[in-house]
Amino acid sequence: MRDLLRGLTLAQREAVEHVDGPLLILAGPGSGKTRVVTHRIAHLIGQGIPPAQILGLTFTNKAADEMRSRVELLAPGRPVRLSTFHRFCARLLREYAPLVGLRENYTIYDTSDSLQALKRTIDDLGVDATHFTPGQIAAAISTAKNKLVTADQYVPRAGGPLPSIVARVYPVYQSRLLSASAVDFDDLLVHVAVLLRDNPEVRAELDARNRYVLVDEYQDTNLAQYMIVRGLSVDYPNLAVTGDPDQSIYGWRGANLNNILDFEKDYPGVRVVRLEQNYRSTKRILSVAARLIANNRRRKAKDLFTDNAEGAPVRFHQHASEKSEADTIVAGIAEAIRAGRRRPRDFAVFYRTNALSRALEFALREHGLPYQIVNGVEFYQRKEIKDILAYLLLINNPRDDVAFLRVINTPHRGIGRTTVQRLMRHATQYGTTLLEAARESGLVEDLPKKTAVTVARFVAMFDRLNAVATGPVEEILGHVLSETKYREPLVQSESEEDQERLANIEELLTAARQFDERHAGDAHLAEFLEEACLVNDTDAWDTEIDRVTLMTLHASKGLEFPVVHVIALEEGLIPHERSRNQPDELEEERRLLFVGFTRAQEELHLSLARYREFRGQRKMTVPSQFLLELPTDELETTTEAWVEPVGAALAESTESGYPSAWDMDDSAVDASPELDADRAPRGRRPVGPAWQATPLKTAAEMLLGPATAAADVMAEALAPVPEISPDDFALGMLVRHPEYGLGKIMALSGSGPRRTATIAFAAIGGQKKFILRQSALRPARR
DNA sequence: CGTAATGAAATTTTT
DNA sequence: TTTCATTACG
Repeated sequence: MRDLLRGLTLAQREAVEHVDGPLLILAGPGSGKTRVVTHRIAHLIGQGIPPAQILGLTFTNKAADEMRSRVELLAPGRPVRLSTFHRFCARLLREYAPLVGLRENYTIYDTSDSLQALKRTIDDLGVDATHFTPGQIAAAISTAKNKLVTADQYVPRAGGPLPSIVARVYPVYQSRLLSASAVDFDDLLVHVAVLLRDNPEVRAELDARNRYVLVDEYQDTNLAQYMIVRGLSVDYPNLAVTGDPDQSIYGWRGANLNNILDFEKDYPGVRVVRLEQNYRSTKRILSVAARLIANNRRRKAKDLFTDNAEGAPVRFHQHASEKSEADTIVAGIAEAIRAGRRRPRDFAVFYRTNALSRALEFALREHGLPYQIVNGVEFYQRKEIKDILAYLLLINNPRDDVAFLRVINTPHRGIGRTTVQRLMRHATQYGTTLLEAARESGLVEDLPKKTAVTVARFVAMFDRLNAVATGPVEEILGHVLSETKYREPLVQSESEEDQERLANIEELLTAARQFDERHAGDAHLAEFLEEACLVNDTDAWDTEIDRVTLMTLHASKGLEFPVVHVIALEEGLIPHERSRNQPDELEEERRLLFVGFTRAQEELHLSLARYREFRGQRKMTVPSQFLLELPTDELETTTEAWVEPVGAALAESTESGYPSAWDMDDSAVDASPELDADRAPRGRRPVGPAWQATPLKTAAEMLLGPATAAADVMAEALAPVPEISPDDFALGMLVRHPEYGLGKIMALSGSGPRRTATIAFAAIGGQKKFILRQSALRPARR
């Protein structure tokens, strides 16, 4: 007990010792929030509260797992329930499925599954959706669900044709989900919120069962989550939420900042604890971050402070191009590592959109630095995994039409589009599921005998699977693989991609085995599937790996790094052009940057490029308006000599319409200088007098500014370091890898960006596969 | 029925 | 530039 409080500040202690009644912990970045929450749980247990009455809700599995293990250290052997909102709801729904019109073996559709289902509804309804993508309609439905607007309540407000389309599609989509006994991610929350709202006795029971509820990242809750939490805290309002309005960056996913801003109104008598001391960053980093966020209106003002060192100044670099931006950053990283000051894992580079990682990847590879990008293709999203899981899903829930459609012709068994369409028509006509329709293939209209037999054969195969679908999940998976012969074409194939697939399937089998071991004896297929659907790959992101980390600003939340680079601080990127109009969205962009800044422990570097290649087009950029909000006297600015615009302004290039902060330093905005004389006058750019007035003789003539720096820029432009292309590799070639050393190419497959190689390495005495474009492999020169 | 070719669109994405 | 989805062919 005494131990629990040791080393805590007064504020932290106040939060930890709070037992009954509502509690709001406003936790600034790096304020030891997780520590406080876990200590508080341990304290509650210490006060004699049964762990079973304590429920902790997070947004990510990672956060839940981390808390779980930390609570385990503080209160060994007293497990409390810590899970994500979605998983908690999934469990609850299993228990109360009939109350919301589901079966207990219901299926959870992931985003792509629900999009499939939505597309089918759109097709079936014959809605003219030429002006909207299914994705847009899906987003609109999702938004409605996040606001707890159910299908029957949805009324198209004035405001364009999209709402009226949604009004037609949403109810049908929803009833389709229901008849397939399926839910999408949003439904998990909506169903539970509705369940609590419409069933007072159930609500009361759950309220009593979950007497102490803790919610992490409360600023990111949407209305559905808010209602769930509310429903669980009526009779026992021992609700503790932690959050930081300044770190709310998921408004676009329905998060409602008012949930935290109005918490004190919602729960009278709340105790508010502010954790404002930061243990993560230097004074300078914190002060820059604080200055930035002070520009937001919708927030709870707070005073961030730290006892940490003053630290190095925050640096701001202006680069000529995205390439030199990347090169400079990577060179700096490489140098610090070479000098032994840092390790690769000390560095992180954040950007607004994924596309911005490209130049960095190139530079990192050029320098031979190991890196990892957070956000690869998620394991459970891979085709082969989804294919095989679909069999399990269909076994678990035979009404799952999405699973059926995935499975019916995978692997190819000659059941094509038209056949499937006929089955669908039949199913709609007779109000049955697709599997039932397939079962009656002989009766399906227009279905040739031969095809009907093929379909019947599929159903027979499925029934055989179904019959043996008891026992360990790994075993079931084994049956699926042998019955479907899924692996056969892959084994035959030489392609590296297919080999990769085989490896992934093995991984799935391993995951199944581990699941079986964890649930010795009572392993349930449904639970395995739930886990598979609600798991995300970023959960597996490993901080221990010694690599430079690249990720979006969003992905950086909750993490910290000694050295942080935030790149591309340009108008249109951050703030993103899509959020330019709404003031609320602008504030969210500012928060996003704030989150990025406050990840840094020792060094923070900001940068932009004056010219950036965007979707194949070279464009002049405008510095982010957020830069103007930073304390210039605290920043250390370096400006790379850039290529000064040639000739007079060409109106077209100012089309971006952004207020140009460059204008403040006199230079006229101009067309991007093309260093390749051949290319310059082409494209959509009008060949105006400016171009004729300055004939493009040599690149040197286009360069102004300090001679030496200009020369560098020129050198860069004229003699780009030769890239290693995937096509530079040949069979039998000797190559070098920074980690594995010298190796020989044993096999090659694929082409272009997908070209992969199998390399035998002498040093490790084994073979490894690489996607060449992403690998650090280089031809070894003797 | 399956594949290759063309064309439009392209934030962020805890589950 | 890249990625997808739809369409046109074999």
